[in-house]
Amino acid sequence: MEEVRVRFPPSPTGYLHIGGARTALFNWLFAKKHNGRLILRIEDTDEERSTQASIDGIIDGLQWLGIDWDEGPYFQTDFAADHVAAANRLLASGHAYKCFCTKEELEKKREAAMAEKRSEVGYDGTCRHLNAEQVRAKEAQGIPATIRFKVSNRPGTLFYDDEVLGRIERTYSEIEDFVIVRSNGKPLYLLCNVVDDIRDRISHVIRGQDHMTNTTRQVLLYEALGAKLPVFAHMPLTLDLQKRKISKRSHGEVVAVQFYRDMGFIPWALCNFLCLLGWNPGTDREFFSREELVETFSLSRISRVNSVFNFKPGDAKFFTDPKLIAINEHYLRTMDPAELGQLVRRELEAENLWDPAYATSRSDWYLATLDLIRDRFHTLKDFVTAGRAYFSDQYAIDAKPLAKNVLKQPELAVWLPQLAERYTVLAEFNALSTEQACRGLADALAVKPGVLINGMRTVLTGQLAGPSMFDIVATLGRERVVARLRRTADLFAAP
RNA sequence: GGCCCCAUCGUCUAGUGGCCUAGGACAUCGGCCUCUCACGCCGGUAACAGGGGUUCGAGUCCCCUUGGGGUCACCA
Repeated sequence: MEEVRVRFPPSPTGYLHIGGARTALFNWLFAKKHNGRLILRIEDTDEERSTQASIDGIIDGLQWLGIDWDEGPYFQTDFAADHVAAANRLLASGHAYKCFCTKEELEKKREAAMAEKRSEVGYDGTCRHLNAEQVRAKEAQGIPATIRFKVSNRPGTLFYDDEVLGRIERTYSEIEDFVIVRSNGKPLYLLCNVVDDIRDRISHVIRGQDHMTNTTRQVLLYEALGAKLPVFAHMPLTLDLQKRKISKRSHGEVVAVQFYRDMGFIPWALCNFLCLLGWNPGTDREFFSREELVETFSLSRISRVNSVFNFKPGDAKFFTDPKLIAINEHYLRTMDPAELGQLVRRELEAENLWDPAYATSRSDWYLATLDLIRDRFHTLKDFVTAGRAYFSDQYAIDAKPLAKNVLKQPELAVWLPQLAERYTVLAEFNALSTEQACRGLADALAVKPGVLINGMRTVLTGQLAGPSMFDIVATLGRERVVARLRRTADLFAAP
């Protein structure tokens, strides 16, 4: 195979959403798999809607996901001269013509056609047959003109072989003469995109099925420009539960890549989830490292069916697709502790809970603690919320465990400080010795150990649930445990 | 409406004519484990859109119907 060159060409008119991220991911995977190159090209020819904030957001999002590119970012507007030159070539070779119809006239015609449910809603070809004289006359009058591509009126069909869909055919007569240059002289997407792909020597165009009608027209452009066709691969779209195309406008934050970073997702977990949306390896395998996925990926296993992003607005537990949450949890529990340590470090830093010693003298303690508590967490955020008591003495006591495990048992205000005293005199302070001391006290008081254990869990961590109690005690250390247990009475004084 | 694409559990999907009594994952339900809650493990519920063909045999091939999606801009 010749050199593989693919591209991700977002238009900077909004934030990077998961559909776009998936397209970028598939291109990245394909490039890596074939030792090819991924080109990032910002298609900013829509001056009115393109923004710098969007460009920054897209780049940040890709970087966060770990999708790196080999060339670019190129900016489409920097190549305006290429696009204009191509349009002029098309004009000169008779593949395009000037059209003097106004936008308003065309809209009126189109609306009328739509209203009457006529099939021919496309351009009617008014200016297609203007002779040189007529064109000169119109120009002399100063009437602005767009440039339209002259679609061959030969009978039959045009086709291309899609890597995922197979042969796609369309009859020439169904394709209207489309505009390639605005009346203000600025070339349009259909043309720019092809000119850039030719210049960038793109070998494979991997994009959404929403581009399929563009592709048939662009095939015409490649032909007219005398360029070799790239291989096309149209990916299925991602829809919502109502089967509608997802967009930030109608779905809000959940479809923005940024959201997942803010919610504490592991970047690769999102990638892993996204790749499973519309692609599968043909085996039962669902978790892949980067290397494994690059190795396994292939265009031919991309699904032809649109997939649904299973998100139910208003569901607190499943604030995004449950499978994505499950995949994130899986990585949270199984990933290399040191790597997890880096991710959690950022969360701790953001909360001013990071102690530089965690990277040096207390590194063992830090990683062991993460390993102890990671099992019941869902996202990276949990380390600084539910897990806050492990890193700070300023932590909230949840109302539910407070009521259930502490307030119901007023004697704990005395018992827990008593336990603290027993802990002070322990020769060895570890999970075993603290458990023995605790059960010993329970015996002496003639209460079930659970009363003491659940009470101390609440006092020590503020949480209803958590790891095995005496592992927590050992992790927190004698000083913190004793201090916290001694203050138990304070909880009863609260308003 | 025209054209194009698509159609297996709630969701993501396996399935390329016999290995399908339709498999896996998530979700859900039940059980085990247990100081809590998880994790983990075990088990259950749950799908071939409908109708015609072709064939000894169809989830798999063909046709029709239905349904869904995309697109029809001087946006990208």
